[in-house]
Amino acid sequence: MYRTLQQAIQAKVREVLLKKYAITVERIALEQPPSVLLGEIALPIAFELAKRLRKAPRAIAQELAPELADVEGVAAVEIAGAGYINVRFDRAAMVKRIASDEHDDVGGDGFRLLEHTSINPNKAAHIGHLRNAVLGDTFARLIRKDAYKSGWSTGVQNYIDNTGVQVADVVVGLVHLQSKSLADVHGLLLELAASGQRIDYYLWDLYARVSQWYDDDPDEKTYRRDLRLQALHQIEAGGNETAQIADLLATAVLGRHLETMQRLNIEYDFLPRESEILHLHFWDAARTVMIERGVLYEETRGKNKGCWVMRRPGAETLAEGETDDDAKVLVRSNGTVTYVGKDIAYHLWKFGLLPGKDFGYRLFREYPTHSCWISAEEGEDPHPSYGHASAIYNFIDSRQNDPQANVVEALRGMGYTEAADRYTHVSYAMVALTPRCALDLGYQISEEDRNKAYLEVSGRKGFGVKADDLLDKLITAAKAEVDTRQPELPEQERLKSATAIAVGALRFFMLRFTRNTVIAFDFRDALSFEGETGPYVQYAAVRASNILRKSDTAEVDALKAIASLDLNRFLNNKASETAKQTETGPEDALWEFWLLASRVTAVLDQAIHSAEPAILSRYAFELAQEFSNFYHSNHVLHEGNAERKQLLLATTAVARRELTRVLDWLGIDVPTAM
RNA sequence: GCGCCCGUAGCUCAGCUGGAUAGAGCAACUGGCUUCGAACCAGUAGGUCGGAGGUUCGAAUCCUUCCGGGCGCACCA
Repeated sequence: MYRTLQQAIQAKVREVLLKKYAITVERIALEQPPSVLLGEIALPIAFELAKRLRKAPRAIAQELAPELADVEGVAAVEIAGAGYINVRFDRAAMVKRIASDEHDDVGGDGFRLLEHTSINPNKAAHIGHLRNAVLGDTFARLIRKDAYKSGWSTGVQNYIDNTGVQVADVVVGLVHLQSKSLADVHGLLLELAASGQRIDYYLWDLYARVSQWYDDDPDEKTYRRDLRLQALHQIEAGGNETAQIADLLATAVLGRHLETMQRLNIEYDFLPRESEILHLHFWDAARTVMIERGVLYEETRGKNKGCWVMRRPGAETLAEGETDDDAKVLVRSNGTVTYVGKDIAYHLWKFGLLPGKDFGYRLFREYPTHSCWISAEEGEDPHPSYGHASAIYNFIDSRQNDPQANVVEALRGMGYTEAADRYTHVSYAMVALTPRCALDLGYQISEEDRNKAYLEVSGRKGFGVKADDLLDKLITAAKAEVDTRQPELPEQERLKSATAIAVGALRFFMLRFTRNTVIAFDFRDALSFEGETGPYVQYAAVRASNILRKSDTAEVDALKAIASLDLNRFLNNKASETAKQTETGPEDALWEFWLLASRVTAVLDQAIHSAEPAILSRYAFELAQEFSNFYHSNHVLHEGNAERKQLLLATTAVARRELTRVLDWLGIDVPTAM
């Protein structure tokens, strides 16, 4: 609703500037005044125009202000300070419009393809992967269609590098360290399943062991590295026992990753795998296009002689006969394709720019409300298709900035500028461990590391906190709280609440930091349920529900009830007219809460445009904080004035509505009791 | 060496396209449960926004430079 007014005012200002001064202004900045006593929207436009119009800011403001008064919902416009134009809303009218959930739509045309999670399927997911998945999943919730918005048509995929060196490493571990055959690996999987153990945990340790084993004997180093390379080649080629072992493991681990993510309310639509990119020859098609379009060329001289290369972004133009030794190699001199080469082919497919190529699709997993497909050489029919995106969002950590830039550069070089512009690398900083946390977990760390602010998590070293372990720990902690607070609830209900609280705490923790802040992970902060946390927000929503329940009023009815009331005296609506007041009273506080609640669409819009879910999590916290304040200073059920009581109930209802809505976008459920 | 990111209260972080008195949480201190549940609320204390220049009516925000920290810069994947 706030956004509706913002846009109406911007449109009006634009119209008036054109009419009065015959000028246009790119962007009309709007602010929120420091206090509601000054109004709801402030325009600093007069300062900006002062030089251009050769007039004093205040004089310009005086000419513009009267013109804005007839925008619907505006009660008064006045000039403050040296030339601010402050707009005051008709509080009573606005509250009614907010109650009826009037708002601008958010959404648009075109198919948006998101990619997140993408964990190498050779070990358990850790907290670094969680940040990725939670960011990606939350963004998907922000942009897809739901009861509140039209959104965009959206697909979520999780790319699986099932033929990479990481998978080769665990295969080497099983085959060469443990002398296991394909049949033995089958047996191992059954054994683990029977004893309730997790294959991803098993491989977590094995992966760390193999990584160390490669280098721990100088005489064997070359031989062992060679085993790894052989395994990698066999896996890439397919159709042999090594590849079958790899596939068995990767699929089993993938299944575990999906289970872990589902615990956090994270689901996928499609799982494209590198094996299909190789076997369906995506690269061949991409190579043809890239050569045709002059992006890919064979280097005949210099250090990259015999390779097929492309220029890097920002590379300077070459003089006649000059060689670019800094060019990015896409095909090695031995004819094999590099990672970036495959990635370019894959991204051409995403945009539907790879002629005649698509994955085969097989059903992989059923979620309660939709299905998840996986790539296959030969698919089933009918099936969905996820290429042909008009915009893509890749959730990949900031260490991949350069490779990602190469892919965009390739698209641009091929002349696909629109695709390049609609390619968003949503980059974020890593999750690291504080040295104290590492010590608590029993890791040995050097004196030097002990003094660092944080230590990088590493799957290869087996250094990190596993996602499931953290979630288990959170559930245990939440359960203990629920058990003491809600002893009368049945065990199953308590566990359900505890789970919702744990997920809320974890998702909120991953979302409260802006993307380029390194999260220095610490159990004390992550396990906290107080202050700026998910449970705090959930608690506010639960309290709102309880108040409505005790008053025997449904949310919708509470909101409908105020439609016919005269709200002026309860909202200090006279403040809409004058600037006489110097101190805020309880009526202003009430209005302030409604105003905050009315900003959802504006906040959502901002979070989408900057691909920054932290904006929304912060807003959720603010809402919860203001509502907590509200129910402490207003005893809703004991309110003596019947009409004011209805307004207080409506306030509670709007709090519940918005908190639930925003928490849902954050992927967090509201427990029935906590 | 080159590129990207970060430096804001004791600690962890917000601060949207430059705008009115720089905000939260945690920790500390004070007060509040016979009240719609205290996973809460109110209050106190705490900051030369890394340093120095510059642009601007106006800078935590933009530019330059320096200092400190992190991450990337393979025919690895």
